[in-house]
Amino acid sequence: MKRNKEETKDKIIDAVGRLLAEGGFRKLGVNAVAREADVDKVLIYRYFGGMPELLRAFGVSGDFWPTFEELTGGDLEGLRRKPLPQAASTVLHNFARALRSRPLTSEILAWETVERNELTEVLEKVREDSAVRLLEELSPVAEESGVDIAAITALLGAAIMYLVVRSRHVKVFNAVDIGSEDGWLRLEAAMTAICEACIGE
Amino acid sequence: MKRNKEETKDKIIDAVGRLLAEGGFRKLGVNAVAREADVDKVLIYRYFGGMPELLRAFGVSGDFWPTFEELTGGDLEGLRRKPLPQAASTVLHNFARALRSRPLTSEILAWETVERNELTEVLEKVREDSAVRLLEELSPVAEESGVDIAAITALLGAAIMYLVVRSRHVKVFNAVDIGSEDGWLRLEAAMTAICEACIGE
DNA sequence: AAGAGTAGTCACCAAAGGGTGACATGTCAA
DNA sequence: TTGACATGTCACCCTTTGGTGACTACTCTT
Repeated sequence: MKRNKEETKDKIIDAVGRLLAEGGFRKLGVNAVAREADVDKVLIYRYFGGMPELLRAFGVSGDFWPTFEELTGGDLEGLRRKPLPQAASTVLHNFARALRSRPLTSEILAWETVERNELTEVLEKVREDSAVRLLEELSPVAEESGVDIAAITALLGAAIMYLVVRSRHVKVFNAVDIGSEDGWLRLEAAMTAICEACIGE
Repeated sequence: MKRNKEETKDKIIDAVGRLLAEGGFRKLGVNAVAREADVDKVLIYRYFGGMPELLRAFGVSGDFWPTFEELTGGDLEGLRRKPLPQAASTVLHNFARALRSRPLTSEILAWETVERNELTEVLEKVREDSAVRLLEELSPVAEESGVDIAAITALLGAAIMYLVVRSRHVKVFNAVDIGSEDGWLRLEAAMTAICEACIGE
């Protein structure tokens, strides 16, 4: 048997990702990970300390949350020049697409509603930072326009998260086909309509 | 020991509710329920068949989903007379309040995102019926007004579910305090604004 | 009052989970 | 080449879980 600590650690972390992707958190445990990684479970304790720490290591090992660039479309200046409604709407579209392209993130998001653990904490932290930065960069404008921008974007952001999570198992929600591109186009259009009608002032 | 089958069955079902309320689904199992109900677990198999069937029995034993009356405020006619935006907004407010007053439902809703089981199926069925009926009763109007009412209400409904579920563990979302009445008033106001600005035509 | 059938008890099983101590073997420096 | 240490293996432990067979004892009918 070849021996290589770092390689083994990677094998273990990869196994976490695979298990998470295919079966969610329920099947995740020391034994299962060891089996999947084809590694003795004692190594998980030796290298990481235990399951919580392994989860944390997994959490920082991948890009589970959309980057700032991804949300802004990589063009912050261009976005700033747009009227706020369009800018907001663009960010929301990007957000939805970014989440939909990250099955592992959906899984974590789902689990987050049920139980908090080291992994969900990592994700939560990254997310908060991202949200705060976005708000700061993008809406120094319009604090006193009478519309509660935070509340509106909270609603739309929450909706996106829920629908992405839900679409993993169920394909229709309130007569909208959240399992298809078409359905999401409808949702994007609705978000745009809401932004333009409500955020403008 | 007094002997009474029906009473024992009730004790078991009550235990499910208590376990669910305090610890969610993770702690739910034959052994745990038997322990909590202070009953031998073999009775669970004898009386219900097993955990899935017990969950189903639990599911039909309580009012886990807002009734039609609760959503409409008990006054369908009055609601029908209102303009659609106001009506929609009222229903959404009622929906949010109804969910928030049902901790067990939040728990089931949360679990639903992670795994489907007999309980979530029961809830899902009731919910579908409710949603369909609402749509039929309330918006025979305005099919071709250019706005995608289904998409908009899908977004707002999804947002409510997510925020209710999330507020069990985390108290702030996107700078909105979803743990307090005030926060929810802000959200309700935002929903009203959205309905009035977007559904009107 | 007696017996039948049911409600409840007890003891057990196999499987799976988390966790650990002791051993074997590969790797690398002296 | 020889050790020393780090890497990997193996064999256990205990607890919990789902699930079942066999027994006891209550209740109700006749």
